[in-house]
Amino acid sequence: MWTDPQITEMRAALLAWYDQQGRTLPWRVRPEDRAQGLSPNPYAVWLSEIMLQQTTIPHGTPYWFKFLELYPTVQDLAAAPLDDVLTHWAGLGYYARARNLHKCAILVTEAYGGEFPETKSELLKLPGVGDYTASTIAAICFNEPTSIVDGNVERVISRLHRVEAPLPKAKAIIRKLAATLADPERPGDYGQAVMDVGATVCTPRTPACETCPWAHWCQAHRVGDMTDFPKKSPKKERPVRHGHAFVLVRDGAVWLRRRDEAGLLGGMMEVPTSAWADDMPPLEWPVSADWIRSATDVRHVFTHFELRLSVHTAQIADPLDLEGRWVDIGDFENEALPSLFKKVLGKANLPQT
DNA sequence: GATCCGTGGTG
DNA sequence: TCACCAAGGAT
Repeated sequence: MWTDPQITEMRAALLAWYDQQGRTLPWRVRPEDRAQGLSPNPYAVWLSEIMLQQTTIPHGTPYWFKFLELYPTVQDLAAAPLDDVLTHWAGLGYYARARNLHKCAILVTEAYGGEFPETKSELLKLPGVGDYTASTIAAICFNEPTSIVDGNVERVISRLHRVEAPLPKAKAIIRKLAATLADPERPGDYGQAVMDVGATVCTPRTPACETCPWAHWCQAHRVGDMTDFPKKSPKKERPVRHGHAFVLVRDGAVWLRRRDEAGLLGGMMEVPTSAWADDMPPLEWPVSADWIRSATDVRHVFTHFELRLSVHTAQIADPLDLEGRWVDIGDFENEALPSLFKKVLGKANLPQT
């Protein structure tokens, strides 16, 4: 553990590095602007933090711009139909985030007078806001002296101290170590600085220790085994499930239906499929028609299993007595359609439009 | 604490 | 190709 003078020195080194980087992210207020009294818009920061949960910045950023344009204020987001929110979220994954986002916007609008709460403990009460997000909003927007710990910080701290315990068990230890270092004077800048170090210097595969403001204090750097940290518990293997997808085409439109609110891809639209099973389910047509199987299957990797779907297409002439609705081919961007089903439609034998 | 929950980029 | 990874949260 460090002495107080050492901690002071480490904070200064990190913040000097951060101020010099001037890394600009669209939702961020630069240190010099913050010093002028500018503070970030909590709605915009909250939106970015929810979108960036388990999501890369390049992937999430376009969605952030789109949402701010469609919904400039939390009241606008609250007033939108959930289906619209899900539609614009399509492709980002982890769709419970979108449902909680909408629920949270309504709560902030109706119970908090349209203003986000200003403390971590109050922020934690919002749906979809956990320890990381609450800490980050409180620190960045309201200067609450709280410690921010995300995956980047875990990597930096575990290397700094050569934490032997594997994740996720080591989380408690890492939190404690991180909290010791966190700067109560500039909690927002400090937190973003550690995350930036993790994202751009202390990277998982090839850390650039030459440019690291903490290399002088880093135990893993001294030993030279940086990439052995953080240690991780062995992960379970991902099972493979199988199924059949049925693309029904009629008059330039495709049959889609809505998934159940709970569980996987909850509340999103889908192409009808058979059940997904460990063994290939029997092929049972939803309607009698001339079905054509596409040459290649769809392979889609979820967090905890892999899915392989055969794709079958049929053209029909008569309306159907099934639950769902027809959606024009080429109009899929206007649907809450997860990437999995966009892949399915991409492999189906659709008529040219 | 363990499990569930997406997707796309990368080495 | 494939395993790994990404500004986590809810149950």
